[in-house]
Amino acid sequence: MTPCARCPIRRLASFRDFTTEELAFIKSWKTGERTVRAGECILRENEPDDNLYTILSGWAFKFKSLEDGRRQILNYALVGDLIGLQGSLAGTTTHSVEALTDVVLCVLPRARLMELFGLFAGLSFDVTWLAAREEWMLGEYLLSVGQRGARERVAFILLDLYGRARKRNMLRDGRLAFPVTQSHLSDTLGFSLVHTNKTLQRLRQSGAFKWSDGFLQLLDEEQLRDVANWSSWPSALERPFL
Amino acid sequence: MTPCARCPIRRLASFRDFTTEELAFIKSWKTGERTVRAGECILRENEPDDNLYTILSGWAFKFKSLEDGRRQILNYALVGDLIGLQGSLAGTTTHSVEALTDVVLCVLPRARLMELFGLFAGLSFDVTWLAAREEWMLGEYLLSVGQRGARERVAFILLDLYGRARKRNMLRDGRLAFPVTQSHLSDTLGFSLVHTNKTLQRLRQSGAFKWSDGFLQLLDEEQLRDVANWSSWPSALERPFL
DNA sequence: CGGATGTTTGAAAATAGTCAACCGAGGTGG
DNA sequence: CCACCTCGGTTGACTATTTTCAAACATCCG
Repeated sequence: MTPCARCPIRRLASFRDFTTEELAFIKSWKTGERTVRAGECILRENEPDDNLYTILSGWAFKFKSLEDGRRQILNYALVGDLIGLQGSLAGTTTHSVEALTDVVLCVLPRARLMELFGLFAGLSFDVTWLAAREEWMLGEYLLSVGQRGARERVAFILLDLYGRARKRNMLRDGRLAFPVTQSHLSDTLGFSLVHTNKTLQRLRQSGAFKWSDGFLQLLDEEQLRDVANWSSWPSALERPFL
Repeated sequence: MTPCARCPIRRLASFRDFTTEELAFIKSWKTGERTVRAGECILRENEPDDNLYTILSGWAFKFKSLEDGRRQILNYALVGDLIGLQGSLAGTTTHSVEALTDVVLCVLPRARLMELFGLFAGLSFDVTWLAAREEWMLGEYLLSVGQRGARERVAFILLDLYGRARKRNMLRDGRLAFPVTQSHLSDTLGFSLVHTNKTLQRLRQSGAFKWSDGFLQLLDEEQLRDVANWSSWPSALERPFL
């Protein structure tokens, strides 16, 4: 188990570090690590869970389902993202989370969340910040799905995921190990699989990106931003995590 | 100006009340009230604002725009809902908010938000709760826009707004004064105005609801829930507000 | 009596979904 | 070793949904 003092997330430039006291609290809060295999659920909608999780490594995605099997992917979660806050507050889990690759999670029992609020104003603020950020991202996705056309949406999601991965140092020579399938993309964008595929093909031919063998590389982000009508996330200096 | 001690929101059964100390803080926090005319903006995307607002009366809606004018309504805000938290945390406003009717707002300068986090763990928790609830609602909307068909979406939005209004005691004989236009609905659901209208017509003929002269009445919520594939919000006992 | 809004409708055009098939890369078991 | 799966990706033809365009209509208001 990774000791908090040497938590890999703390080393990433885009994440804010803890004070000594905060680090001590987090350290005492963490009860262990949990590993989830690719394809398994980390959290299931409507099933209570007593923990919060921070992703230490791997990819996951949050989604909601309709009874008949249709599902909407709400967002993807990468290293440093917090999972399960929703459930800790709403009392019940409002969406599922599935591992896209093998995932290692830092386990934080939610019972002590209230304690954190009593002791550390800064960290409490961070938790709220994370919730607000999630809301923000959902808003961007909703804007996409509600208003953008097919090419725009596809360009948007590629830019988003690629950009977030870059902030986490996940690129090697501009190439990103990309575990997302076209089926995932279609459930994210609200398109059928076939239509997603055809849109990807046409966009690919413009030379804006390469995607094969599970690796994604954006070759012309400028062009993609034009297509998407989207100007990337503001390069928010440092973000918190737990 | 309404004194906090007699704040109308506190009298609504579905809102949790303050402790004496909390009330005193909120009272000292509130610097006044702001009235916004129907059709005016309360907050504008990317324009900073130094306040948080709680809606004391009226309807508003949050939305994001694309450069070419398309807009996506993210959610509606009613009495007791908090506006501007996003901006207070993200540093910049990530969406606009427009008044749908004349709106009266309770003004809370965001400069003191950090102070609240230091002094009142309970209220800080509430703020986070509100952010998480907003995230939750956005998730439900995203599921709708991404996966539900036209009839389903329309049924969903009617149920949602009607249900939220009921919790706030806004119904008279089952009738709700409904300031939303079909144009708003279409920007919420991601449909063109024409298509929204036609879908409404067909749904109306099933006798599930009446909507005319700015009043909405749901006659068969059971049927609408069936159509929407949606089972309403869990009747969460008491929710916080600021 | 105009304007300005908001709603309603029909018809044509564009977009997206469904069905059906095929390809290629792993993996597994006989 | 190869037959046979499964999974993810790809494609064409056809169908359905949704948008766009255009025109009315009704109400409110100055």
